[in-house]
Amino acid sequence: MQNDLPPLPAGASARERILLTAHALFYRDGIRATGIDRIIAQASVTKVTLYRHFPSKDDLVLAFLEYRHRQWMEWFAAALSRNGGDIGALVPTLGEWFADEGFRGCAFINSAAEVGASLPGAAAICRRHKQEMTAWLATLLPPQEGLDASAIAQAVDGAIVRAQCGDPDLALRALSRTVAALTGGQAVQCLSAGEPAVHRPGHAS
Amino acid sequence: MQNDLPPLPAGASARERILLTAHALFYRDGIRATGIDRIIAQASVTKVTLYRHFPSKDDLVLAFLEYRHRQWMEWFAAALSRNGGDIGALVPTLGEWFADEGFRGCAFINSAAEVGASLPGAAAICRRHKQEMTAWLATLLPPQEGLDASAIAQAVDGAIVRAQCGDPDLALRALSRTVAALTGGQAVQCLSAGEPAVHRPGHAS
DNA sequence: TGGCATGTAGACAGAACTGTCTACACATCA
DNA sequence: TGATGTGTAGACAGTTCTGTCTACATGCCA
Repeated sequence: MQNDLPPLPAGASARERILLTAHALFYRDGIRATGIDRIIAQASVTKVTLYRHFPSKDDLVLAFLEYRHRQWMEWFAAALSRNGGDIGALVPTLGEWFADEGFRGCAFINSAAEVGASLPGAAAICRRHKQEMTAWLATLLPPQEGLDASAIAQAVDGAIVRAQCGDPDLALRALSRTVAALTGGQAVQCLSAGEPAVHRPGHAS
Repeated sequence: MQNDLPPLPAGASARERILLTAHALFYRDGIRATGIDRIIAQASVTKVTLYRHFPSKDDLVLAFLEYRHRQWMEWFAAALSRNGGDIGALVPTLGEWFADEGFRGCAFINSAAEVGASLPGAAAICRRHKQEMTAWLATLLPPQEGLDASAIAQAVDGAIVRAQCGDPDLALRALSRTVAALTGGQAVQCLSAGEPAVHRPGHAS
């Protein structure tokens, strides 16, 4: 397991340091693979402090998912807007994410797979995240044309898992064709995976 | 963690009992959440026997993934054929799977999320599985029409994760619309989630 | 001044984990 | 007859895990 993490912001409170560190490690290495001891060492905090803020590891996991949800949605909305603000922005936006060296797939899909059965709260947050992501995609579509945000959002999830365990470029191209077919438009031009990403969801901001 | 598993076939060798039990527990509860001790207890085998067949847990994990791949592909091919053998068979086939009470998503996506980073062999098997699944879907499409098996396969992955952490029926309906858009056909009729499944990928056999 | 929240340091309990060890039993096959 | 493969039983080592414990320090605010 590697150890180099992005530096914590100076002046952050103990609680913030814990949450940021948990986010980085849970997302990168997985929840069960990350022990409390590693979190407190990376966050420069003692065990008592951690357990005073988060009474159990499960509580910390749920706080991590809530934090990740807010942070990812903010990044997603900003990146879509930066890329044009319509449905054509979707593929370039995901291209930025997939090209990030810290990309490890969707934190919610991963968490649902890892602890969804034993931590029902995690599965609930995952569902809510997917609903809100779908709702946000719906705002990109021209109104009253009966276009299908659910189908597009589901195709996005497919692209995320294929980018995670297959080839990100192939995933983007397939997504582009699917979005075109669902919206009746042309296949969206694909940015290559080397595009600079101004703001990345893999890191705290 | 519940304990009731489908019974092991009478007369199975120790190796088969280990592999079948590991498959059931790894898929249901996750890889890291399943200890060797629980596997040997469920398989009615001693620890020495397990470690003689599989020198480490990682070896057992890879054997589980190989076994799962063969078993799932066999089930998938048979179910598609039983449902008509063309692209219209896709949604009813997945509907059978999603309706199975043991459905817990795609074992390969889940494993890639859980141990893909620390066990490169697992990520490789996951990639191969997705390639073979895509190739099989290609055989359902009429030849020389430029239809897009990759995009359909990716949409299937999206439907699997949405069925896992969302609503299986919504996932099937969205997939149906996506397949229709990609193939230029009508949206495929959805079977409800209560259809009897003759042969299920969640169980050995 | 006193109470409280927040922080530090580090030992400890108790469980679960992977993997190794000795010692023995039985069937098959050369 | 003897080697080999496959199985059993259960103790054990060594690590890692979550979570608790005592004892102390500091800053803020009433």
